[in-house]
Amino acid sequence: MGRSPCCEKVGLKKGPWTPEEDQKLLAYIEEHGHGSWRALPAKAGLQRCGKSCRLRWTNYLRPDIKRGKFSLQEEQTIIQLHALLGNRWSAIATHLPKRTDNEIKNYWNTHLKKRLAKMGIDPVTHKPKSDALSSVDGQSKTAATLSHMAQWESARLEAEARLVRESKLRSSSFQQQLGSPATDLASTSAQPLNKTSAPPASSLCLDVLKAWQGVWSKSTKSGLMSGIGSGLGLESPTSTLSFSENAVPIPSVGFGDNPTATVEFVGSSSTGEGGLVVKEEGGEEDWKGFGKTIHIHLPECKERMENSVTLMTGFHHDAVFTAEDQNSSEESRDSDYANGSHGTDDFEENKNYWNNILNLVNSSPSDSPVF
DNA sequence: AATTTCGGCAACCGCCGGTGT
DNA sequence: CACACCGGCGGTTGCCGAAAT
Repeated sequence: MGRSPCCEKVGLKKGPWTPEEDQKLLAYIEEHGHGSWRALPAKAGLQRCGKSCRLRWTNYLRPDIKRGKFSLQEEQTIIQLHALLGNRWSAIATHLPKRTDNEIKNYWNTHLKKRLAKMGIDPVTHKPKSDALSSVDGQSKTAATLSHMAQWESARLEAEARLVRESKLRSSSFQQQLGSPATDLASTSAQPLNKTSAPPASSLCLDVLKAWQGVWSKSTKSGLMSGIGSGLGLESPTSTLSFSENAVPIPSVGFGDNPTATVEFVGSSSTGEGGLVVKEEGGEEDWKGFGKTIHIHLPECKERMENSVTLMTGFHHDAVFTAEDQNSSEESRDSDYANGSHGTDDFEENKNYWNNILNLVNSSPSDSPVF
């Protein structure tokens, strides 16, 4: 027996919202917070079901929503995260704090998916469609690479979710002390609008970041690099690997059986500046996190490594540099990959794949006949 | 100018997991 | 433990404006 639909009551309005309805909903939430969505419509004088009200609020009326065209960087983030996470729009949306999962989903379905398809890339697997006929070995290596990355990211997102929940609880109890309605930090939806002058999304990010920091501080017994607060529009603090100034190996995956190198982030927590340093070493690195061990194979070439780490973990990397650093790193990345002329088969395979994605997102829709 | 087709997006629907009773 | 309720998520639909015919 399934649940009865929330809107089965006759007389409840459906379809597009009118400005008057929007105003009623806004005014009510501004005054009282949303509380129980089911009870809200009656209290707010709306002939809508609670679910409809919640959707209208979270997808349209919320004050911290960024609307309009997606930037190239946002597109890049979406594509990369989709390659890792699949259709987990809410998880992807957590990395684009001012975008709703619905908006991202729509944008993917109407724009990005088509672009990838036109480029001959399967939007589901993010691999060239011709690869479907490639050797089993090559395919499995690529799949294993993505699988590793997905596992890593999934574990991290789960941890994030826990931290967000804890953060909410802390915030909630704090708000209660202030005599405010129950709060929902993630959406800010329960906070009266006149009390949300600070950008809630960034607050959330910083909150998670701080908690995240703690997790890593414990495991690395070191401080945290920063740069997060340097004004990046797309910062994904939760994706930051929180490497210390003392340099901690960065995990990467599956570049074959080449001699390995240790990638380190050298940064300053006070200035927010930092960079990647690759140390050539023999042997392999196992990176342990979330109870999982990720086996690391890294090619020997410093430049290649820096580029590949940037590519394979683009959104991680982006998050740890200042905007200026980021731009320069992207420029060098683009030029390097435009010239790309080295590497093993495995590396070439990965490089080509991500290079395709980068070319895609770096192509202006208006300029390119492809789009 | 009228009609048809297409693309974009807001909104709906059904399912699921968490929680309270 | 079973059930009901609630909120959240992802897939899908349907409306509307723009573009094409």
